[in-house]
Amino acid sequence: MNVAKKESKQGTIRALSEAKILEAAQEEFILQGFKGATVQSIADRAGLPKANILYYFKNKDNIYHAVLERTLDMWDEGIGDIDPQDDPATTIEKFIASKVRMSFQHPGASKIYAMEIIQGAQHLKDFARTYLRKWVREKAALFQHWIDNGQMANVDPYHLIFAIWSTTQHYADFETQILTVMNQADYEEQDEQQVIAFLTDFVLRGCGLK
Amino acid sequence: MNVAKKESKQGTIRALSEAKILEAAQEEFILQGFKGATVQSIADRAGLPKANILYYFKNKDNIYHAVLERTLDMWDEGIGDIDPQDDPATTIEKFIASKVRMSFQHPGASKIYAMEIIQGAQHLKDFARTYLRKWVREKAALFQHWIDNGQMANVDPYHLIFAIWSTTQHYADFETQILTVMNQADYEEQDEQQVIAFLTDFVLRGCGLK
DNA sequence: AATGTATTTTAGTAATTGGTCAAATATTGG
DNA sequence: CCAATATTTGACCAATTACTAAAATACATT
Repeated sequence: MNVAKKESKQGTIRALSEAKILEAAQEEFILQGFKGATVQSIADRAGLPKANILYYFKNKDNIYHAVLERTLDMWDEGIGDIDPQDDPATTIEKFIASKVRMSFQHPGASKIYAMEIIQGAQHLKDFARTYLRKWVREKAALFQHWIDNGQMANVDPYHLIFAIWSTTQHYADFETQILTVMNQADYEEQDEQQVIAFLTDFVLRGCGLK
Repeated sequence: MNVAKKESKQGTIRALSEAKILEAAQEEFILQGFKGATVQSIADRAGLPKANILYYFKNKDNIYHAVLERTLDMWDEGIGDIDPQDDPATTIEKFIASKVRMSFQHPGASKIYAMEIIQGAQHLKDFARTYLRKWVREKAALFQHWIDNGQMANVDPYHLIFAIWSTTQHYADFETQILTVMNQADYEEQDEQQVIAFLTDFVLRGCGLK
């Protein structure tokens, strides 16, 4: 009774409940969409009474915003910062590995993000207009520098970034389809490594780096 | 009064109304999700009274199924049949061009499809298990044949297909993000051609065909 | 024109659901 | 232990919404 729980300070119950709720909510939002996910269904999945959900998050909108925030945090972590010392090949390798890992470890975050964008980025307009646009511009400039330097093929940096994003995220977002087509129930340990190997190889060759 | 309308036979009004409804419904389903799209919102967008919508489609489920059906028809058309006479490069070129064209001409269909898959393919299970799986198996065998023949690099055919799907569909599904990042209001005529050029180049090189 | 069919439209109804309230119960700190 | 605070819970309500009923109107064919 004193071994299991660590931080017995204030806020532990809250933290645990909020985590359970957000996990359940994310799954419900993915499966049923924002409107389709009911507070009751989130409560059921979290194993808590409905009123309890509303106690921690004032309303459904707040739950969704919290889920989105988690998602953006992951996007941020998963992006893996670029080391200016690295050469093009190493940069791309790290970039792909980081993104693929994210897709396999946190497919839910990628799915929420994808749905948001498909539906018109209604809650991500700011994120895209500021953060994302800047990120891409910087990375594109880096690639362009390498191209001008003759260190890689003349590949449009913007479309290159889009290609890496789409191919890597695809394994999270289209998980269901991929598993069905490959006639598998779940991803295996080796799948993640195999995808990293394939994409790295494929993209590097596409950039004239192999 | 006799010039505008062509087929003045039975079913014209029905056909026109159904088309308007499906167009409106697709947009609403994309923007709001299945549960979030209300019959009223579909009616408003279609410019028809609500009860009229229910007159042509008995219920909301039927509307959605009809939208999905249209989507699968497009998937089918857009895939562009493969000519066994073609060599690997030509096959991939045609494949990419066909898919990109679809993404730019009918982004809505791609978005509906993507949302369905992300949400667990609840209405597309059969399509994926039968049609899609078979399609991929056949095409993968073809690529494998070329690989064994030394006509292209040893690239896993399944992942190659996934890569082509993801990169091409990305321009439809993530339209909003791409436009925001590129700081554009809409796709321009040239964008479609540029994407085809980029992806063809990129993928062919990735397959050791350039 | 007359008749049968297709379409339009208004006014409802039953079910679902987000959110509130206030009363129990548990937990914490002094 | 006690008081203050945090959490849990069931009952309830107002708003939304899918769907129906049925009457009015347009349309086509003879």
